[in-house]
Amino acid sequence: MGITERKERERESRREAILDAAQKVFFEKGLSTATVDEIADLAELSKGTIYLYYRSKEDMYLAVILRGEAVMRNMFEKAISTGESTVKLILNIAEAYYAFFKEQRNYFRMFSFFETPQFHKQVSEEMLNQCVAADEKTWSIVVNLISQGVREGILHSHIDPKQFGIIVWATATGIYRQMDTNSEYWHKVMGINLEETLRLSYSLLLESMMTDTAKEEYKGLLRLQ
Amino acid sequence: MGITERKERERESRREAILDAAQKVFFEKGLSTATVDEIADLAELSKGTIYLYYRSKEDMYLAVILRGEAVMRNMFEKAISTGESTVKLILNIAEAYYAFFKEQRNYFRMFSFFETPQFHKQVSEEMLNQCVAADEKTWSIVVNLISQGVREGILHSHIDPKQFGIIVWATATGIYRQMDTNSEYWHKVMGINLEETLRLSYSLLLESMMTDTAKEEYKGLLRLQ
DNA sequence: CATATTTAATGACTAATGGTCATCAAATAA
DNA sequence: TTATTTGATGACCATTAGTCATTAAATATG
Repeated sequence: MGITERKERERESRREAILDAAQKVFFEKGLSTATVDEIADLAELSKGTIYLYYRSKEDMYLAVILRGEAVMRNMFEKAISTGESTVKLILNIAEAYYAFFKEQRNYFRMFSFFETPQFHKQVSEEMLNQCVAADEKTWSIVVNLISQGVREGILHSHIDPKQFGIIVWATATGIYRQMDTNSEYWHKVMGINLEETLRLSYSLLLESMMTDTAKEEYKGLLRLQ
Repeated sequence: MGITERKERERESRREAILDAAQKVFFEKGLSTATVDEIADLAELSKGTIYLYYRSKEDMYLAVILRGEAVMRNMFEKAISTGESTVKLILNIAEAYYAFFKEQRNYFRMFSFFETPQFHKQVSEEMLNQCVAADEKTWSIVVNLISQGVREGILHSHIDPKQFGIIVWATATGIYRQMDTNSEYWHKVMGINLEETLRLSYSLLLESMMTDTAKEEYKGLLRLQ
């Protein structure tokens, strides 16, 4: 009796089709100005049907965020799958996050939105947990890499990989956010090139994380000032 | 003919009274779930009147943000008005930003909201410019302080005060945001105390910014690891 | 003081929109 | 062939941002 299985597949693919439409609309309009009617139109379904597959507009938004997290994680996994040295992998993953920011701007923006207590209140716990789990997976990639660096003596052993991960992440994200929202302001009014700021912050962080022997060994790779 | 002046004053105080109500409602409910009707009720005015004073709900939200910026700036100005050494003033201002985060959480949350391109689109240019101007004032306090540190030989002369300002700001804000949204997660699941992370990031940044002589001189003040 | 004019405030109204539910149609089971 | 379950629909409801004709009060004018 493969009927239930077929139906389950059909249900899943419809869910995805709805999410395709939702993603397109959210990318164009953002959460508050996107309308469920427009999503339904684009998906060529009635509004009622949308609500058979998702509890609310906010839940759909989170489902799209979940996709973005998968995209980012794939980029990260690719970045560390090259079999290179740990220092190079750290640089790769930093580059991958920057590439994600540049190439997947829409997802990046949705992430910022997600990071507010207000939004958490408007969303089903179920979806929220899924997102947290996805976040955790990506996060563990970063922390494992730092831990590996510590084990190999490349990074100072007194550092806590998790704490350094948070700091690096917070710094990069904060600078990206400025790039996204106020790049023109920083450039035209303040004469600041934020890419330079980003490079500087990487230098500082690597400088404070890496052991002297590793710095010496990877000098060429790092081009530290 | 003091009538126009009196009327102007009355108009201004009504604007403030409306904003008092708006602030209360926004603090409680956030932008999307707050209603203009509720603001009007609380202000004991009709909804129509509200719209004689503010163009939109979003503009009111920005006006409250503007208040928050003033509060923060006052805290900063107080922090650097003690006539202490520049190193101490830098520590004071870092403390002031943390105090703002802890004591004025509602404003802090609104700030995050403000920092999205989506929101910028929904708001009058007039209000936006006011906010940018307010931001700039606060920003210049920080940058001036760093510049002063460079002039006095306390901070490395090769650093660009603006770029360092951005990095410090981005790091602190990113960590605060984690504290606000995911503190429990970091603590219970990851065993991370974000206050420690914050201290660590300050250490790193000061370590990389300060000259060796200054570090020696202000050892006691800094308690660098 | 009486009347005309300007200004401020109102709240009923509109349009938009998130979400629901009785109804229908198609697939599946009996 | 008929009964039952499942899936989809769109008219409908409630809420809410924003408008505007109307009213009331304040001010200016004669």
